[in-house]
Amino acid sequence: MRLPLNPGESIEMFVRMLRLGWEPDGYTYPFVLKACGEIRGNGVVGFCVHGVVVKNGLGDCNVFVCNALVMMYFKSGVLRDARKVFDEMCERGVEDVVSWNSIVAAYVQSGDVKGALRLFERMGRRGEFGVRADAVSLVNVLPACGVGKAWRRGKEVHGYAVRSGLCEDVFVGNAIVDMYAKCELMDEASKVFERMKVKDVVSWNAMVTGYSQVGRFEDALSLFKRMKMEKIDLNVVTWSAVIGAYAQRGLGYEALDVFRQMQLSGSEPNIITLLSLLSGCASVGALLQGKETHCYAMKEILNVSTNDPGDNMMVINGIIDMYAKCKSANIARAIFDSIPLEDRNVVTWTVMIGGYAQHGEANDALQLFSEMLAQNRYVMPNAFTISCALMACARLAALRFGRQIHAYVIRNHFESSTFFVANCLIDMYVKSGDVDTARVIFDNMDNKNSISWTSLMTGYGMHGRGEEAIRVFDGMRRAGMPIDGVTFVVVLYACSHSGMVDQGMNYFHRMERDYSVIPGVEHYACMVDLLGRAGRLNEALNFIKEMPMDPSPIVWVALLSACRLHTNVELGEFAAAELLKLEAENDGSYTLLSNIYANARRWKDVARVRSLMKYSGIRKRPGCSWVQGKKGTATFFVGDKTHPRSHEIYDLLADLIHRITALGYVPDTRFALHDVDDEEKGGLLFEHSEKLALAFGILTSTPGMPIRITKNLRVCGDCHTAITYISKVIDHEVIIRDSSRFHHFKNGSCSCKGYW
DNA sequence: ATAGGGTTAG
Repeated sequence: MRLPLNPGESIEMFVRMLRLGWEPDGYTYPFVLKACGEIRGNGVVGFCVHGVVVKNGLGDCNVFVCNALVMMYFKSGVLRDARKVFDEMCERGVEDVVSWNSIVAAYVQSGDVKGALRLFERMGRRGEFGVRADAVSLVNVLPACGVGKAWRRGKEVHGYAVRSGLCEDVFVGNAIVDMYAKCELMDEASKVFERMKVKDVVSWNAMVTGYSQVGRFEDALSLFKRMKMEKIDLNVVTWSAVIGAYAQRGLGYEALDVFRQMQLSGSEPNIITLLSLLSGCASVGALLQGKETHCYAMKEILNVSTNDPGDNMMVINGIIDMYAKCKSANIARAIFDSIPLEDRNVVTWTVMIGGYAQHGEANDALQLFSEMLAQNRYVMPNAFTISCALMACARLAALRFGRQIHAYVIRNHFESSTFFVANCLIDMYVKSGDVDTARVIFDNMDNKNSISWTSLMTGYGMHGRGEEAIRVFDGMRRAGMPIDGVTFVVVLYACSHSGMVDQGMNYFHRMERDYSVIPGVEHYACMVDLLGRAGRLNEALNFIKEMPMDPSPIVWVALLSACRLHTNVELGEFAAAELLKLEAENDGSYTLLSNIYANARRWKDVARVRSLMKYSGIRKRPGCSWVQGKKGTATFFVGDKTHPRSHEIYDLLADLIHRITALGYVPDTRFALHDVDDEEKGGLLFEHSEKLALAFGILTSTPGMPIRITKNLRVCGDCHTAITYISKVIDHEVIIRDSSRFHHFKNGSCSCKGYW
């Protein structure tokens, strides 16, 4: 009799057999149990068959039947019952290598790596009873060593494979290579790989992906080249891995080029290829190629109805992420909105929130995050989501919201899950003007990485607490943290904003000598800024002349703003001209130049810059300041009268100006003319956005509490003077974050001490 | 029986 292939029919026939009174034997049961395992999740039928087996007394003596039972329970996801049957066999000492392999595979696949390894060890001790691991055992257990990074056990298995000669088997060899690769022991993996007499495409792929995952991209790519030279049949895994390697390095165009080669070779891309490709496009902002991939993906998704819905969602998430990273948040949002609420998973929400947070739509990010919390039926935020939301808070200096998220983090025990959340919290508190709380979080972290240290150091730098920044740097070195180019940007920035010129110079000279970090253009820009802020403009210029590379726009901007601070018209004109040559001028550099002229009272030149801007179609970004109130954020532009409490605000401001004038404040009219596109409004000094925000802050906050204001541009010079005076007559510390740094105004002085 | 994938920080 030939059994039907369809598992359903198989079971049906078995039932008919029982009804007709036939007694199944030791050959029948394995067939029907296999069928039960194949019908996923149908443990019930399998359980009934188990009952029949027990009734007929076969469960005690027939190893084939028992093995089939173990397999059936394992495939039906009932690990506990599989283990029970297996243990009964062991007690009677009837189990064979297939029984062991089945139970180990069951543990590996259910994710219990440690349990699997324990079982495998016990299997080794059964050797004297004639149970010897075969190729299948090794291929079962090796991935468990890889996943659990249990490389000692992996080495033992490798040794056994060599002694038993099983390593000649290409499957075993591949599994060993992959085990070492997963344990990040690529040199071991390479040794095994090179010694393999028979290699297949899987062996090569395991090596390529291994190198790629430990960041050895050059090695991954040279293997890929060797594959092509040795005419190995590249499959979709190879191509996807190479595309992924390029994408991970941020080389999206190279990834796209490999994709083109793949298409020429006739290999059909699959879902993983698409995901790798999308992340490549996202990393370089290649919108056009991203759209192409989007079209291709839609075709795939529509054609293949058998796709796993989870896989499809991954592709859609990749597409949303790609659009968001290619600065097309609107398209991303349209796709996001088209996904039914119940289908969106946590990544769908996170890529959209993160997309907004990274591209200047931080308000939308927080709005969406709130919506996500409000629908708590389908998904909850994870550490990724929280990090993205905190990034948005940091951009907006949204301290209130940030604190709420901090509370959420504590309630839901996110703080210990990864570095990311805690590091983002540090950054959020720093950028919202509360370094001291950032410090508390830092101190409470069980593990810190270099980003934790640099984030805190950036914080002290931004707040003009240079000495403390340097102490953090010293601590970072003592903790053995890697010191890289970014670390030094932060160190130099901190020196520059605290006027620590000599120390900054010293660090600059030591970075290559003592830390082998070669100064890049960004470090030269920091030095120009450091010297410039301190008024040593000629030294700054010499620094630029002696740079080993061409100065980039940031270098000239640093010089230009130093010229504004110290009113050096000639050098300022020079810097502006250099920016113009690089075609890197923007509204900021025009404003700086116009301010330089205004400082020197050269009004004609001010007018000239203004008409130049009009001519080239560059408009000054309107200055804008905001304060967080209990009822949300209040935003002010110059001369803004749209706020419902506008009258009170202007009255209070007039009163304050009156009072500080008595203390010696003289309005600095040079700044009145700076707002190039607000000339018709008269540019009345006391209508500047930061002053309006301050007045609103005073009106709405409890006496004694600090008032925190954020401005999109640099704070205006007259406002800086006025607020310094105002801090004498009010009962609040005033903390302003502008585009350059923090200013803490208290009792008639500002923490920036002129370095801004 | 072995290989590949999407979201986060300075």
